[in-house]
Amino acid sequence: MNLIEELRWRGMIQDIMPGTEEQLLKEPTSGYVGFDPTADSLHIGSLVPILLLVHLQKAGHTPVALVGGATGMVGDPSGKSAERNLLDEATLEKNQTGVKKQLEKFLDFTSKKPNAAELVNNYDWFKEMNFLSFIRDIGKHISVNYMMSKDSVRKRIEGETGISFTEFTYQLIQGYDFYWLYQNKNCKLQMGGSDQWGNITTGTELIRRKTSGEAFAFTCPLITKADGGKFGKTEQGNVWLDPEKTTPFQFYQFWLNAADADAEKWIKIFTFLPKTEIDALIEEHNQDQSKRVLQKRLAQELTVFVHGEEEYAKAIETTQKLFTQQNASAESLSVEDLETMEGIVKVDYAASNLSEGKDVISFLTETNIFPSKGEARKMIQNGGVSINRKKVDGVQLTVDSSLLLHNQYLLIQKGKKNYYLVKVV
RNA sequence: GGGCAGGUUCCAGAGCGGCCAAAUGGGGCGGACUGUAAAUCCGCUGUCUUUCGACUUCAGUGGUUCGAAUCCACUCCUGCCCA
Repeated sequence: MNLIEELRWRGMIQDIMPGTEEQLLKEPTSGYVGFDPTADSLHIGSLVPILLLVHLQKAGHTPVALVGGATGMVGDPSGKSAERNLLDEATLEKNQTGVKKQLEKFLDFTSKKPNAAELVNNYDWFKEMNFLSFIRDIGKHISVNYMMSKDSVRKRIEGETGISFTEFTYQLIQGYDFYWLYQNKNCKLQMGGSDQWGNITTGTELIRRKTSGEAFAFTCPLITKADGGKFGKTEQGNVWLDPEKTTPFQFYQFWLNAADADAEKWIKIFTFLPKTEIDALIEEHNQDQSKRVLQKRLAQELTVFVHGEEEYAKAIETTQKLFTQQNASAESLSVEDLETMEGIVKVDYAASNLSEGKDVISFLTETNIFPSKGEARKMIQNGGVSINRKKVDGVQLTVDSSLLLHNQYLLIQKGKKNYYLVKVV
């Protein structure tokens, strides 16, 4: 299978410009993907574009990762129903550094190979750009009619929020990126999520009109969930690649919880496992879906890819203790078990608070496990809180030192999957 | 600059002087069932309070009224049309 054939099989190609496959077969080609520095970490939504770059590099082409220092200042209207808030420069700078650091983990920037990955920041060529030269040299080549026909723009014009000139211009900025990379880095390919198609084609159009050159592009489908929910969100919010924001355990859990209907699609997209192996896994999975063969493998591959073997092992261990041996009493967990479990929220609580006993409600709010007493009360009444794996059956419960595990710990569960370890100090 | 329509709780969207912490739907959270799924069913979804209830909220500010999300004035913001 050539690169495009493989990506097609994996379900990673949504739109593709004619001639792209031929170009990639003809010669080693540079291709780029842009990343938005809207946060100081990438989240798993960015994983697919990252993987596209990795695939590209594996096939002998040169991946270029672009951090959107300039575009981040403008705001992409694609997929947004409302105008964005602009980030200030300090935040942007911090975000760029964070994003850059993460990309370096996944792509090979250092090797002496001719196709070592490259990292660029479009702020570098935009900071010198002045408004007049931009509208003369770039704006002149693209008609407003063309820009308005883009889906992302049209929706906003037809919608009820409107669009600012700033966001309207976004596609030109991104288009110029492609043009600049084409001219300066001989970059002939752009990839991205399918929501980027409009912006990408503005780029190829600009290249064509300004240089008569030919540039190529393809996009990957946006990842969806079978239940219609937003991909990459959990109760805790976004699933980030930064272990400080989303612990490896939570990261592992996210993939493990993939629905059956999604697992088959996702394992093709998110792992590098060869077709034969994936086919075998799917077959095994279908024999007994409750074993979740696909989910486990998916979670394993990704946790190792993003966080490494060691963190994966820890995530598995915590999973075992928290879920597999769910019936084991909390008392059977050793101090070490409790202390080393990754991914559960740890809270310190002053021993003096418990000396006289404490009603559960106050206890749960004082430890910040619940933001308000009302919420804590409702959750208990719904049977959603456990202490040391025993369901709290009423709000009248008093928490005192007799409940402590190893004289020091309390294991609190909020719902089924949210664990807190309260350490009394 | 002129005219019109709007700004309601996470979102959409009702309410148009007291019965409004505000319908309904979505989302979110929890429970039952299960495979730490899906589907389904049930509960919760402003803060405080065991209950009664109290308090803060319907763009902002001021006013009318015993009483305002609802009426009036001004301000800000958005969309549409005209210039």
